[in-house]
Amino acid sequence: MDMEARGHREHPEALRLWLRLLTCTQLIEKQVRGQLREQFDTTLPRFDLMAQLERNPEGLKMNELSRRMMVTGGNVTGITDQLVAEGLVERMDVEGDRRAYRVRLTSRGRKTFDEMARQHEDWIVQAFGGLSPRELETLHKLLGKVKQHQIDLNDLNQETENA
Amino acid sequence: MDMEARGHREHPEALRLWLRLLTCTQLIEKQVRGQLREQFDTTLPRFDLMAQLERNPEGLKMNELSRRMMVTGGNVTGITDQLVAEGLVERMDVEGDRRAYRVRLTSRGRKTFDEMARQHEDWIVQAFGGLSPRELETLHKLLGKVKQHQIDLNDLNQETENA
DNA sequence: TATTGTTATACTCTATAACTATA
DNA sequence: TATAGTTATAGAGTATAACAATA
Repeated sequence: MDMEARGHREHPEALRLWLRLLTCTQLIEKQVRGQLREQFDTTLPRFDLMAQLERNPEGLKMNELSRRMMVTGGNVTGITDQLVAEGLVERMDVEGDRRAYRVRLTSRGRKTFDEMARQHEDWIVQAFGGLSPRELETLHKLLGKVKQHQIDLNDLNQETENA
Repeated sequence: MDMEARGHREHPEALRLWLRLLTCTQLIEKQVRGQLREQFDTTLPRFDLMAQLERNPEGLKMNELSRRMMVTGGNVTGITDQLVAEGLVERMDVEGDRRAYRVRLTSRGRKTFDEMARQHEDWIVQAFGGLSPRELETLHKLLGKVKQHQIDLNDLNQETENA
């Protein structure tokens, strides 16, 4: 249960933080994956894809999904194929570009997702039940800084690569 | 890059926090995995296993590794086999129990791990470079609460299962 | 030529369950 | 019977690269 027994040395604070971040995420993620599987016979990437579409009712192109889900294109094709086969999403033509699709939820997909999202929210609220609203807000803010810094680093690296 | 476009509804704070936590972890983890692969031709679970052993020079039994790494036993066997084949760890007999081993780093393994750990620490320090020492500490504390709450929930569930 | 999306492939990681050997 | 560890298997998840169609 304790994978924080890893780091040491000169900047132990950052390492300790990283290992704890990893542990927290893994604990919650493992629980969510299990529940999604048990209760809805689905997976986190599939739930993730549907969640992206739920926020974009007009649909998203494959490459937009790929970027938002942070996985490569081939995987999005695979997940989309599964969801299409189950009638939860559909591929719509994009007028003006016959290479591309817009993927969007079917009405059945929307209904199914709503049920899952309601449960999912309960699990998450419970997972963070140990924090006060104030602590929750602080955590969110600090992680926002981490995220932005990470994005900045990525941008820097890409500039270096393209130079 | 933005998978936070998922949650909504009644307790959006917890959901937003969860999605941000997931994003941060994935961004950093992806970077660490890539670097481990590029620079040391190894993987995160292998690094993890070696890190556990580095903290326990006298070695750990397979089931102890399994628990600490939060994966099932079969996987530990597989990863250990790889590391043994490369001469980085070794299986030592446990006196008094012929079923069990203690796995520990070889001296070559220790040397290899030290190099990796030094680099790894640099990556992590850089990843959290956007935070002040104070913010780092706050984040660590709050995540500690999340972790403990998660462990408490797990314990509760296990009691229920065994009842 | 570049872009959109698909296909094919391979590899890592994981869990489950059946198994062997020892306690 | 219970425990330590292994083996076998299956599936999720991912990246890479070659490819077809269109821009």
